[in-house]
Amino acid sequence: MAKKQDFVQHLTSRQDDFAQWYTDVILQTELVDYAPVRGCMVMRPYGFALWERIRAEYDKRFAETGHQNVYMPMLIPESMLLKEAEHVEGFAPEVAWVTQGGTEQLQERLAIRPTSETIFCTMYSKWVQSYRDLPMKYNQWCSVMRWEKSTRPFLRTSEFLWQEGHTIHETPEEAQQETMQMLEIYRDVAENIMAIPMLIGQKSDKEKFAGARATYSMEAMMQDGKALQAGTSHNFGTNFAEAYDIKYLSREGKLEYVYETSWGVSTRLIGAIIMAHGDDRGLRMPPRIAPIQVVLLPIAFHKEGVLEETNKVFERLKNAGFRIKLDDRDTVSPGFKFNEWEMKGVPLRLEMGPRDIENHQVMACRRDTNEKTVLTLDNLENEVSELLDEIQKGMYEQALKFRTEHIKNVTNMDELGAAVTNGFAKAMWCGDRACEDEIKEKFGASSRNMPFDQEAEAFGDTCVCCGKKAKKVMYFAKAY
RNA sequence: CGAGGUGUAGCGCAGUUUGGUAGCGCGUUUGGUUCGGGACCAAAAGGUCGCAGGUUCAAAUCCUGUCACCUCGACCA
Repeated sequence: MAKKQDFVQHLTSRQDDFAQWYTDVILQTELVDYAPVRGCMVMRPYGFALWERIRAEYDKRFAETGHQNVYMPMLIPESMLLKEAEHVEGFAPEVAWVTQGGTEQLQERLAIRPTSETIFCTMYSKWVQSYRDLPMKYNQWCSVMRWEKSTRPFLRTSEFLWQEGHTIHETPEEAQQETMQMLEIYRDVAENIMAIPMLIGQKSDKEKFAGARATYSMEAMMQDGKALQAGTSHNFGTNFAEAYDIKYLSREGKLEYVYETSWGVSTRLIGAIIMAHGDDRGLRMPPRIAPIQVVLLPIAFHKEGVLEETNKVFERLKNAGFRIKLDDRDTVSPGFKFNEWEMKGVPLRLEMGPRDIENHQVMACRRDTNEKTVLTLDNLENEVSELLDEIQKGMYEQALKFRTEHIKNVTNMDELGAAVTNGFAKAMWCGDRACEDEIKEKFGASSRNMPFDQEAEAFGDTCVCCGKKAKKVMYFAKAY
């Protein structure tokens, strides 16, 4: 390796050490940096821009489906947190507490929210009087804190950014419809914008949210074959309503409990994009979510006319609505820029040098396939648009192909153990917690979710673990 | 919380065994030549050696304590 190249570190290959590759990528592409407090991360401009893109896509859809944004306080009194027993038990081990204000010891300690069910419930019980007030469909974009024992940037951090939707309804049917609608919105954006195929389905009792009647998730496969729970949607029934006394006067003039849902996605989605699409040269951003879709490089721009012509192209594409970056730094060579923007995952690179200007064209290079093509200036906007669409489609198909090849239908424990070393196992399961525990104990794999169309997905009637009658089709995998 | 590892310039590291007053590569700054796949030459700046004690004429180096981070496990929507 030439000495002069050492100043940009090379990435660890995915095959050598996937975890190290991930760390190399997120630090070198300047998505994040480590914070002074253990388990916290600093989101740098490129990483935060990606989060803002994700947020914009979801926020738009939340609004379209009648949700309103609010902001709840970060501190929750201990007594308020304690009202729903299962919920407390689930979160108590990882709550951070404020015990002192200024120099005064507090009368009652305050939890830094690990999630906001308790405060939403408290406020809803105040705000709801009559069926005319329902439904209430609120969402907030905020950060939460969970004192995790081990952390990885984006995947599990002590503090992380997310949205949490909380809704209350008159009927169980409405609540269930809401729960499903939000899961579908999660899936839609994940698959069609982030190009990551998702498995959607219901969680087992063991894995469901603390305090929920039912939890549904979308699960993605990373390139090391592990699962990432990328979004969850919960139906609480009247569970929290009973604990927090959220009652209203119904159409029949009776006091009734509301039916409640909550649902969330977090900055963990960024981890999903990185680990679903990245390659040994760095990130690969799907065009629809990429903070920068096109990077434009003038080549040999000390030469007559290059900068001027490149600038014209830049203005044209910017005006056409592309998220485009003109890299006219004269301090680094073109080769350096190629590698840097590839590492950052920009889907399309355009180069413009004296030869291109002479021929009335630009050179285009796709990040996903590394293919180079010549685009004519006359039809530039359309050709760029078509290329970006192809990249988006190609990346989804590639991820889907990978996932398909790494899901195995298994009928015994040996097959299950083998399948989860590099992918998901799809198995028939009796529904007992004991079998989940045994699979976790033996292989380190947990149940992920149960597909909705059980009839179509079933492929046997004995449990993969205990051999008793199987009730469900369940995915098992090692998980982040 | 258990096992192991690491703290020396912005980043990556050497130096610690055998104590003698800190070095290499990259990056950064300045000037010049370059520019179609990680450019080259020259000069320069940059360090309380994680922190606190101790031993010694003398500590990055030896001793004691402490803090932080990393990896693996356990834990964990």
